[in-house]
Amino acid sequence: MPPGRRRWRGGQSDEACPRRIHRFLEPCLLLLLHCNEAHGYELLDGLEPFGFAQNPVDLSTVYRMLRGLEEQGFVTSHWDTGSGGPARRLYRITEEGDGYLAWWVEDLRETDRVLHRFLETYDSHMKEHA
Amino acid sequence: MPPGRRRWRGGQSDEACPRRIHRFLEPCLLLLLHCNEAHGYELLDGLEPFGFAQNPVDLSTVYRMLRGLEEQGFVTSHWDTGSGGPARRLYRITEEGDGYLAWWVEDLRETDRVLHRFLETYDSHMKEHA
DNA sequence: TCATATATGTGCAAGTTGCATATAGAGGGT
DNA sequence: ACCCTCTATATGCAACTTGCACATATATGA
Repeated sequence: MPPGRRRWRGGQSDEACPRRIHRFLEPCLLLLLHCNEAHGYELLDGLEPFGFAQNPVDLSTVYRMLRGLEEQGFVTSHWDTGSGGPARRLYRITEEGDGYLAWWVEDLRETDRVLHRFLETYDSHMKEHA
Repeated sequence: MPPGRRRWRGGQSDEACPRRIHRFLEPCLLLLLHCNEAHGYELLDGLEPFGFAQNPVDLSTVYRMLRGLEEQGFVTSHWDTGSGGPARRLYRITEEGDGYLAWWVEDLRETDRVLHRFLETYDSHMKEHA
């Protein structure tokens, strides 16, 4: 029903919605790559614990974001043939990428504070107002 | 430096960034209107405690969102002349708006859970990995 | 051979938001 | 009377993000 949600769930039940956080996919990919070298198709599964299980992101978005991160120098990639199946583009995080992830984490902590401030204001307002 | 931030701060220092939350302005306006009838220009000041002080939202966005809320039936408006200065459009929240605000709060609580899950994963990963 | 799973990618459209700009009334100074 | 500023609302445009549809190609098994 709300405008910002129509194309996100098609009006299903309320579940985790990581899209509420602007470009949240980016720090998730960086964190996954900080753990291990990986390719796009594989990363889709790794995203599930971050809230993308009930609300999966489109693969095209993953690929585009990885290319963007590479353009900015936050990851590097090389082709991996010889693993069976079509060639995979394996991504690895760079030192700049580590720094960018750290910046992201600080931003998300601040976002968390903003969120808490709002929810506390709502709760206290509702408590005294009925 | 990061792509999603360029037009938000022009590369200034890191401060609260409510824009990180998609359409966050909407629940903020609804909460402010739940407290009191108000007009757009006035609401801009009320937004400050929610993180819009360091990072003010554009007035045009406020006006557009209020008109959108009215179209959906979540607020109503009437003109107020006779308060000195140009006419003001006074907004009031409806019962449907109350319900929509409640929906928003649940969505933001879930967003908060998603955020915590990410930050905890990051922290525990960093603790053992360095 | 054909279907399927794996893997990457492009084109397009919808939605959000900042910036620039337009309009207008009220009040004060010269 | 003229101009300037503050208040107040609104529109047009461009940038950016993201989902959906679609295209392409390789390996595997029926």
